[in-house]
Amino acid sequence: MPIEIPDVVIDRLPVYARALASLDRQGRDVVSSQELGAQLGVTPAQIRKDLSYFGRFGKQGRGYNVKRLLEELHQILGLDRKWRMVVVGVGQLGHAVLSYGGFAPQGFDIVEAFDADASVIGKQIGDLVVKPVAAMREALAGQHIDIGIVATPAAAAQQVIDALVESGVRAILNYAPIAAHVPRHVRVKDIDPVLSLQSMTFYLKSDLAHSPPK
Amino acid sequence: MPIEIPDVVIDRLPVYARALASLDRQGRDVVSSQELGAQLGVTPAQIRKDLSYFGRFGKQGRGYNVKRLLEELHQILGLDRKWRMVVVGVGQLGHAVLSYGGFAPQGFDIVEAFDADASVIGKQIGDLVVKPVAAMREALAGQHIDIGIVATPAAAAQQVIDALVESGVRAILNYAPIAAHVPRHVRVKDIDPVLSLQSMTFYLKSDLAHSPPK
DNA sequence: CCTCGATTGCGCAATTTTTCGCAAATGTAG
DNA sequence: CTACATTTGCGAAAAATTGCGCAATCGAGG
Repeated sequence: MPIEIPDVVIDRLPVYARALASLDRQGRDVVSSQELGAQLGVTPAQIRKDLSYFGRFGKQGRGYNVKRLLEELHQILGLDRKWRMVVVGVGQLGHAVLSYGGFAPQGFDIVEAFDADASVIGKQIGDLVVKPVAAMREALAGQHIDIGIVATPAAAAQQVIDALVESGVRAILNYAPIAAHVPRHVRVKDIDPVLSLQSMTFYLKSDLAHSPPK
Repeated sequence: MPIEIPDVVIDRLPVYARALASLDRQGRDVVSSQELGAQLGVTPAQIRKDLSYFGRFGKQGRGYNVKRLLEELHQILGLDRKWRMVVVGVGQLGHAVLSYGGFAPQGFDIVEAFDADASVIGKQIGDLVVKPVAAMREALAGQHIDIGIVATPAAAAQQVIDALVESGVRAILNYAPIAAHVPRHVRVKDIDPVLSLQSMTFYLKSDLAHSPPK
């Protein structure tokens, strides 16, 4: 009965939400799928179809009320509450993740940090103290953690992911360059700039060099 | 005549290449689409179909020669040569990008870094000195840059991207939370952990809390 | 109250992507 | 040399996703 909503649709909703938030800050009250689409580089039809999975939010002849739609999307995506995350791996990358200011304002709170290396264990970063990854199970036993961020070397990543899953984490943001194995009830999103670069080079390579933009 | 190759296929090739590189390091000589698929979580049929866009690399009854296929993929993707990149924006994030050790070994060299902030201009990072973004056009005028990495605040990003494009860059790795506007001959890949998190929460939200893994 | 330009929601068609199924080929073992 | 267990490559079917077309609706302006 509750028709299946495609993953691709879910992936686009946060993009819409971000654009709407920006419009809202600019004081815009309404926006059409046409205009939103032009701004985001997607077709108006796609936006309307995507939204139609969840309800009827627009008004014919007018478009969408920015505040209203933004709120709906937040609710749909579960962005109307806080999410608790832990970071595993506090090297260069993990450090950057921990100091990144973009998570907290969106309701994503990092509440623990773990590492295997004695030289960073005990170190204070922001208001967290890095704990030994060996003691992760115990440290997480009492609390509810929604999301695990994996920023370890590739060799350690699968092991860490297994431990996170056993600790009840149901979503993983994986910065390690591996294809993670997880049970079906766990979501994984990979962040891998190298893969992104490596697919773009395919197109660069085949472009005839230096052709001036038309 | 040269049938169009879907973007999704190109996006998967680097994943295959990485898995093959790993198998090669482990000393494996051949691998079947079955095994490779199991390792990566994709169907064997998909791997075979993807590869079939580019040629016939396997042997019936045996599978694929690991070294051979890896080399072919490198050639297809243009990974058999160096790519020159610049970083714009040397804040927390840009700094992490500059110090990240994962680009160079794959042939992605960062050859310039720019920022708008006087407090970082002139600073030395690795063997680069941060130059003023205002002088980017001149600095890039002589050289050929393949890829621009944008790690500026959102407000500056589009402007920076325009400048990169005018300087001849044909691919952009965009860390800024905006939907970039570029001419059709320019490729963009976005890296945005917040969007990834925001789509995962949709599934977390609707999961009934604490259901034990089956 | 009527007309008009704009815009949604949605059924349906078109397109894209994935999966299936199997003939042909390969290597091994007897 | 034959039988057999594998596994590829690829055409064709199936599934997923996107885009089209248009009736219904809305608000503005007479």
